[in-house]
Amino acid sequence: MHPASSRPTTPRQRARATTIDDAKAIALRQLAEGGVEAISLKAISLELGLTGPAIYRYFASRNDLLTELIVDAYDDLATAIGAAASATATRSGAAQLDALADAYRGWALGQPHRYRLLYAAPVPGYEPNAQRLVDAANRTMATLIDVYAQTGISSNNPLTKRLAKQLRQWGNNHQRGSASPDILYLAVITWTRLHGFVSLEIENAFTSMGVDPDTIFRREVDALTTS
Amino acid sequence: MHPASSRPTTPRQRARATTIDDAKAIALRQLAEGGVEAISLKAISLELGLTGPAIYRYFASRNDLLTELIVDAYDDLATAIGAAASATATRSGAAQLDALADAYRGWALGQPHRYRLLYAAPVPGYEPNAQRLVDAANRTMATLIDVYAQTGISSNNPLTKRLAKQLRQWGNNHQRGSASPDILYLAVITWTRLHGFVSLEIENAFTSMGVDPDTIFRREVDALTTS
DNA sequence: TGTACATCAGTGAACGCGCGTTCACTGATGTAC
DNA sequence: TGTACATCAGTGAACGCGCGTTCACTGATGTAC
Repeated sequence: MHPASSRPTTPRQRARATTIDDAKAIALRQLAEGGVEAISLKAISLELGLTGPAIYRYFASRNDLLTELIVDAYDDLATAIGAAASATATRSGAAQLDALADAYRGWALGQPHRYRLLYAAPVPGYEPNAQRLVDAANRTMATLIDVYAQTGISSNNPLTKRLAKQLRQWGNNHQRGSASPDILYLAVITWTRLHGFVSLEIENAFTSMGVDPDTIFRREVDALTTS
Repeated sequence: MHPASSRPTTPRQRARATTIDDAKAIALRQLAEGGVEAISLKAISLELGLTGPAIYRYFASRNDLLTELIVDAYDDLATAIGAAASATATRSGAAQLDALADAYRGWALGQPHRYRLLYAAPVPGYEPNAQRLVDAANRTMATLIDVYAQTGISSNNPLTKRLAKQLRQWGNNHQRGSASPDILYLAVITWTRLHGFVSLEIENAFTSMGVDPDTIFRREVDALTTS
C-alpha cells in the first residue's frame, strides 16, 4: 500500500515519502471520479497545499505518475491473489483456484478504476518507462503461475509441440522454467477468461442483463478445472 | 458504413449527410491516432474547412458525437458477425461458431480503436443517450444469440432453475424468447471469453509473451463446443 | 561542537496550448401559395 | 412562374477554462570536516 514509504531513514526522506503517498492517493481519487484524463499534476499539487510547480519535485512528468500508479496496481493485484493462495494452501487444488479467482475478481470489483488502469489503452507518447510496466505485469503473471503450479491441477488437453515450446520459453522468461507447459497454458487461459468476465462485470454488463454474475462466474471457474 | 446517408432526398439533405459522414471519419482517425480524448469537435470542424462553431449544426455536443461513434461500432460489429454466420449457414454448428468467433476477433484486430470504444469506461457526465447505447449493445448481443441458435449447438452442462429463469427473462427482453436457456448461457460465456481474449490481444499481450495467439484462440473456441 | 558548503523543497511569474460552447449575425437554399 | 417567407449552414468574435511545463529564485534542512 505504501511502497514509497517502505524505507524511510531521515526525516526529510520520510516527509518526502509521505508527500508522494498523499499525491498518489489524490491521483487515485481523481481516477475514480473522472477517469484517467481527470488526473492532473497541477490539481494534485494545489490540493496538497502547494503551488502548481512544486509537484515536479516528486514526479518528473504526468506520465511518470501514471506509470507509478499502474505499477502499484499490478503489484497490489499480485499481492492479493498471492495472499488468497497462501490462505488456502492446504486445501484442494480446485479450492485454491476458487480462492485465486475470487481474489482476482474481488480486487477488480473493489476498485474498478484501478483495474481499468491496468488494461487501459496505451496513452499516445508513452514509451518511456514501458519496461517498468512490462516488468510489473510479468510479476503479476508470475504470481498467477506460481499459484497454479501449487494447486497441482493439470490439463488433460494435449498441447502441440510448437505451443508447448513457446510456453516453455515464456516460462523461462519469467524465471518459471520449472512450470510445465500444461500449467502455463492453464494460467494463460485462466487469465483471459478472468479478464473477460471481470472487465465486463465492472462495466455492469451482467446487472443490465438481469443475470446473477456470481453463479456464472462460479461455473466458469469450475469449467477451468474440468476441461 | 454510411448510416447517415442512407435516405438522402433533397440536395441539402445529401450534403448534410455527407458532412456528417466526413466528420465521423475524421473523428475515427483522431480516435485511432490519439485515443478518445483526442476527439475534438473544433478540430474536426476546422479540418472540414469550416469554422469552429459550424460543427454544432451537425452534433449537439461532443458526447453526442461519441454516442454516434459507439452506436455505429456496435452495429458494424453485429453486421460483421451476422455476415459470417450467413456465409457458413449450410455448414456444421462448430464451423459456424468458428466463423462467428473469427469474425468477432477479426473485426476487433482490424480496428482496435473502435473495439476499445465499445468497452471503454463510461465518460463521467455521460448519462444522456445511455438508452441508445444499451439498445445498440443489445442488438449486437441479439445477433450473437441468433447465430448460436442457428448452429444447433447445445450445452451438456445443466443449469440451475434460477439461472435458467434469469436467462429466459433476458432472452425475452431481446425478443429472443424462443432461444433456450442453454443457448443463451452459451452465448453469454462465448461473449465473455471472446472479449477476454480479444481485448488482451489488441493490447499485444500475447506477442509480448512470445506465444502464437492463433493457436490458443482456436483451442479456446473449440473448448466452447466441447464443454 | 561549530562552521562552510551542498542539497533539496517550494515559490511565483510566465509560456503557449486547445478545448467546448454561446451568441448575434449573414446569406444561401428550400417551400407555400 | 413568380413572389414572400421560413429554414438552414456557416461566420466571427468572444467566454472561461485548466492544463503541463520551464525558469530563476529563496530559504530551510542535511553533511563534511
